[in-house]
Amino acid sequence: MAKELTSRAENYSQWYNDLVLKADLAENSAVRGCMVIKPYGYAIWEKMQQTLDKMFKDTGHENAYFPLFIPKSFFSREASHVEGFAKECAVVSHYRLKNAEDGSGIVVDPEARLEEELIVRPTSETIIWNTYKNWIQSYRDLPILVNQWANVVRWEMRTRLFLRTAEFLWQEGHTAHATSKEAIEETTKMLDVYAEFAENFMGVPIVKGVKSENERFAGAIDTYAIEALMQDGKALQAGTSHFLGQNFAKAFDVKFTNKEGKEQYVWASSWGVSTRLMGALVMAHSDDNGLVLPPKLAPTQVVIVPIYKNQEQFNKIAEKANALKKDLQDAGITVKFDDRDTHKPGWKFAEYELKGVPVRIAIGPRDLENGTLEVARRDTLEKQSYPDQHVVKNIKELLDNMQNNIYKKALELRESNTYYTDSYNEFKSILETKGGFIYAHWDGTSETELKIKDETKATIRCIPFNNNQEDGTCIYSGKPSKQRVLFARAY
RNA sequence: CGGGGUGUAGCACAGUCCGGUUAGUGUGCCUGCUUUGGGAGCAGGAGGUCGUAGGUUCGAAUCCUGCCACCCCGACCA
Repeated sequence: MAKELTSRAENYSQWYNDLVLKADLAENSAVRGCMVIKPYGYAIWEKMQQTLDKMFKDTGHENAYFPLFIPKSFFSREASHVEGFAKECAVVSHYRLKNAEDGSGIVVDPEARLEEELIVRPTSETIIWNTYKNWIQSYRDLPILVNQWANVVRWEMRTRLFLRTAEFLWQEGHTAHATSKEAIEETTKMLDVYAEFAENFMGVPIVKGVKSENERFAGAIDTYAIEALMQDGKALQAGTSHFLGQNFAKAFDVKFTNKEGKEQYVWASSWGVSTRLMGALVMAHSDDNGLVLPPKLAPTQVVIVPIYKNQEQFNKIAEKANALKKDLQDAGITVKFDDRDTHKPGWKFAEYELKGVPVRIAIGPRDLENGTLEVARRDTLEKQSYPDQHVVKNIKELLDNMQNNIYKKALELRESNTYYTDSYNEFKSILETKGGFIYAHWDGTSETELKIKDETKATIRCIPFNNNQEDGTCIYSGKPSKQRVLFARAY
């Protein structure tokens, strides 16, 4: 029968798991902690990639590719970096297998131990900065604006499809600059790119800000992030951008000669988003019937389903459907005409709903007679009869309208789940009862942040940019504070 | 790494406590006919090393022991 989803109210995280599986986005693999991204899920990721890739190129970046393996010694060059990642690194120690002498199968050949072990990259700063050393001598070699699309491995204890897996796909930008100012500008520029992508394409409203010391990337001077609120009241970091200062330049001895003939260390940034965005996309918009995809990222924007009783009827409908499909395609809309005879219309309706296809057009005998189409929109589940005239224009408007509506809904959700409080008791009760974003005063110390985290599981998601400066007292310690910071429980 | 749970058909499960025909149900799959405007109906059919290794027994999915895998809850993380 129907593929039943657990409802969000019943069990939100079960709903998420069900949805990812049943909408054919991804599944668990034979390898613990690693997922298989299925064609439909990958198609969405490809849409994200295409969009972001263009945005990167439009801002002057080029793609390149660096090795999957990183010599172990590279990691220890930057003290806080190695500390941050040491606990979750996969290590390659051998390069050969052989048949076991007792015939029990294949074993690692103990003779084939690597001179120096290799780390499977959890991120590429070290290998890249080791390379940049050779690329940079003069201010004329700067800036370097490189991005790579790659997989990375972080050996997580507990994993969830897209949200946290041992291996995931991402992009990592790594830039080198002559001045601190320029590197910081790059860091904020790329955060803006992420913010634009999240809001205009994913339809997910975000808060931009800077991370507290605890949440900062290992090896960065400052980490900036965009934070989104999911339907269950938990925050999800949807992108990060790091100002690395001269930390990696110093660790890998990357210097350049400036216009005045003086040798200086290079300034750096790095920034990334991952397949985790897929999780954000699912959790931000979808409902108990399945995925809801923003039109701009939907692999198929419009699906046409024929309804017919016999071959003759089908032929007529197919003619109309194919003409419509071509018109829509000419207008830049991605369309699928589902002419499979192996599934019934009702089955298809349910299936496309589950998969979040934004617009479904049904064409049946009645439509042939009346010169109409039945148009259903996924976000509101409304059905409406459209006249054949001006269909393309109407569908285009509908898609735009849906893109905006999805964003608006997500924004309303966030606004109705954003709280301001000066009482630690209220803070705790908000977290326990409804979750959401909480703006509260904080004394600026790590100790306080960690204690709050211990007691409530909430962390500082970010200190928002352009934050209102207002005097207050820390919600926990009562010490003076100049601004509110954004707290939430997070994924 | 701590605590809890589960391994039986592609998937979801029952059977296990209390050993005994040919291991069952739903769904999915295949064939045929009827159907098609919200996950169709009927008839027939295929599909199982009961996680794995050993033990007890005349006899083990069921009892005992070891091992493996996966899931959930914690500590860690994008």
